[in-house]
Amino acid sequence: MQITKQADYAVRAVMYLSAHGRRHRMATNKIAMDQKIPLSFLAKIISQLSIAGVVHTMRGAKGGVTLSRPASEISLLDVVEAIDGPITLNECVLDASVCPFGENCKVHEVWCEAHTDLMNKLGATDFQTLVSG
Amino acid sequence: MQITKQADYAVRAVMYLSAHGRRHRMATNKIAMDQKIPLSFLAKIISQLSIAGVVHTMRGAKGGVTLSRPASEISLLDVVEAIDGPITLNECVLDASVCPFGENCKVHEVWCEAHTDLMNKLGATDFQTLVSG
DNA sequence: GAAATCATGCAAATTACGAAACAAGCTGAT
DNA sequence: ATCAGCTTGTTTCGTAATTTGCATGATTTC
Repeated sequence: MQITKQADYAVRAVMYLSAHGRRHRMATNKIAMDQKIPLSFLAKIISQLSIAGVVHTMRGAKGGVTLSRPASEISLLDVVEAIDGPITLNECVLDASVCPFGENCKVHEVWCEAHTDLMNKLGATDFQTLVSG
Repeated sequence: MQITKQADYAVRAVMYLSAHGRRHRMATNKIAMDQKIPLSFLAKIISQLSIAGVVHTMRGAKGGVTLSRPASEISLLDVVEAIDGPITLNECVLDASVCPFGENCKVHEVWCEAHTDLMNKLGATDFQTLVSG
């Protein structure tokens, strides 16, 4: 019942980018050094964030990573789900058919409610607020 | 970011016990059959619940499993934490020292808040309500 | 001692984590 | 243009931890 370290790293990387302004290109190894993230691991994470459309990467000399939209429009949920996939407290939240009891299950409701609360919380937290507030 | 299947099984097992009354001794294999849980896996889960003080087990013929207190005094949180250990959305929630940035981290606050919300939600849900409501 | 039942140790499968090697793309100097 | 050097993207691999499940052992009642 935890987010993975990858997701934690991703959050920190996006925080770092947010703190340095949207237009500023940052090299991955700089982020890695500053945030104490294994470089080769971060490369993979950045790549996933890029696929998810959270950051924009440019290869080559003078290349680097930038946010693909303003920090105020990127939520914690965006970043975590880009890396870990959909957040689900229990399997049945996303797909009730995996449970032999399906919807006829009182606990199912509780999981769904807690899930919604958590999504709302993370979805409401944007990186602009995180770095400035 | 999910509870384990063990925890899910544990919840279902406690639900079953709650539905059948506190004094009624149930054999593990009956629970396993009814709730579609691998028998030998359930045995280990029951054992952990016993150590955590949620259920009381008795060996031997005519042995079985009973709730160790009324269903109304057992929360979802009790059962999940008995199996999966403390719920933590991120490592730093329980131990800020694992993070090189410690408390000076805006995200830390968010994790802690979300964590508290989740704990409250699960802690407020008791099994009496689950089986009767 | 036999049957029923929980307890515990062992093995397979999955996932997380990190490292390394290689490929590809951009820039700027020559 | 071409080449050299910098930077990300992709793939592969190995290790370690966790999860899941099974088989066997230990304990109690009759």
